[in-house]
Amino acid sequence: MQSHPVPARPGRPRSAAADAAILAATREALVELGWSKLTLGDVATRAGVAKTTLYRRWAGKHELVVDAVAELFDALRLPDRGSLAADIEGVVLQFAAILARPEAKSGLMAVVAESTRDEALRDRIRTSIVDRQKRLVLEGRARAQGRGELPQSDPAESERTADLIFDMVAGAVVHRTLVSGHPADEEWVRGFTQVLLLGLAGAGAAAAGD
Amino acid sequence: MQSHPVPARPGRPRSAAADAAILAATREALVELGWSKLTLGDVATRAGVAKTTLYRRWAGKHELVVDAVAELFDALRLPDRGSLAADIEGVVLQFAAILARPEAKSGLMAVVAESTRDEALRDRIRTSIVDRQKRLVLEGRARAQGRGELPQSDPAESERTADLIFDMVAGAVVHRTLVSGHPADEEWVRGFTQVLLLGLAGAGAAAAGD
DNA sequence: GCCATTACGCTACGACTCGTAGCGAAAGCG
DNA sequence: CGCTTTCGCTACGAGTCGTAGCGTAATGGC
Repeated sequence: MQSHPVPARPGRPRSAAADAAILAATREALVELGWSKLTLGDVATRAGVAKTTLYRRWAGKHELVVDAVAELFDALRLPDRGSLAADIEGVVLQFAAILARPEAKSGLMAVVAESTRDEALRDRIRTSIVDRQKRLVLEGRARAQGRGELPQSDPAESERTADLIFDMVAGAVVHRTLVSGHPADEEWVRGFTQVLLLGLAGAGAAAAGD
Repeated sequence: MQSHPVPARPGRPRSAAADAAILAATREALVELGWSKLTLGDVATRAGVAKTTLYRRWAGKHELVVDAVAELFDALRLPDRGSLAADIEGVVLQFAAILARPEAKSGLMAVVAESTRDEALRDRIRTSIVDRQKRLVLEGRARAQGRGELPQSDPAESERTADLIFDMVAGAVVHRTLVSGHPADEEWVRGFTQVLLLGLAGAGAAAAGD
């Protein structure tokens, strides 16, 4: 995350095992205590390191939790189920499964809330989580365009549409899971995917017709 | 919010002016300090009341901020612009404008994050904010069905679709504003509305054809 | 092998916030 | 006028924060 590959600086190197232990302990504490009751002292104890070690690597609670949560989303894979609808349903279900985990729920929304007043934190979230997963939208769309399920898009228009898709997918799942409080199960995902795809296909056709 | 209409109990009644002052002071503190640095002692000072007065009415930071933020969303109105697309664009733009305000951003996401571990807080959010605004979806759809812009929906299906629409609208705007960090301006809202409407119309037609 | 440099664990600390208790005074209601 | 409840104020223990200081451990350069 923030470790340089070969800094080649003198002195004792930082323990990579400590990094992993701290991040794992952070997720464990998020599950048991939630965001507001999570303290850095407690995380340090769980990880078996001193509190000062933790402060040498992360500036505070916010940055630590971003890194701890970001690792959860690296498990996302774009499945190849043969049709765009099935592919989207698959990845949305994976996303929903991750968001259903308590360490993701309580941690992610809290750092997003804090990022509204902290430019550096917002960049860290975008770099570590959002932009890294936007690949799924790009791959999925490219594959679907190859199949002819979606119209070829103007490269200039492409970027904007990808952002719109990402906002709609991530936003709807997050809102369903966290605000409405209902599970994003297969039935819901199927309905959502249908609306999204029909809308995108229609919008693409309308744009082509202009 | 939590005040009984006519409790008719003896003794000195609670000051309604204090309630209003506290909620206004809470929003002011959210703007200046954000969620994490907001303290109840500071809010009490701003409102010109004692800290103990504040604790007699709200159990803690979470409940107070929910009530303070909920008032912001009461300004939402469903415009009548003649077409469903224009109506939706209007209400989404209003929603985006409220979410762009710093007191809404930092406060809302923080209490949502906390609500993942607090059942009572989740209910309070749903009652005070979410369910109260769901009326916009219901009114808007009923009006559009009267115009013939949307197919008549099976009453059993109706509830589920309303939830889906609400999750998609609120989720996308929140994600756009808070996570992606770009404004939900007219151009974005137009594109989003187009995808949503074409998707809903298509899904309705597909359901009718089954 | 020695030394400069950095990381680590531990303890202790002041500053701050939390939420509550206790008090006397004020404001309604019958 | 009494009863009841609220209000402002002060004070308090408990808990967390982030940092400083110290001795020790682990590297790389000479």
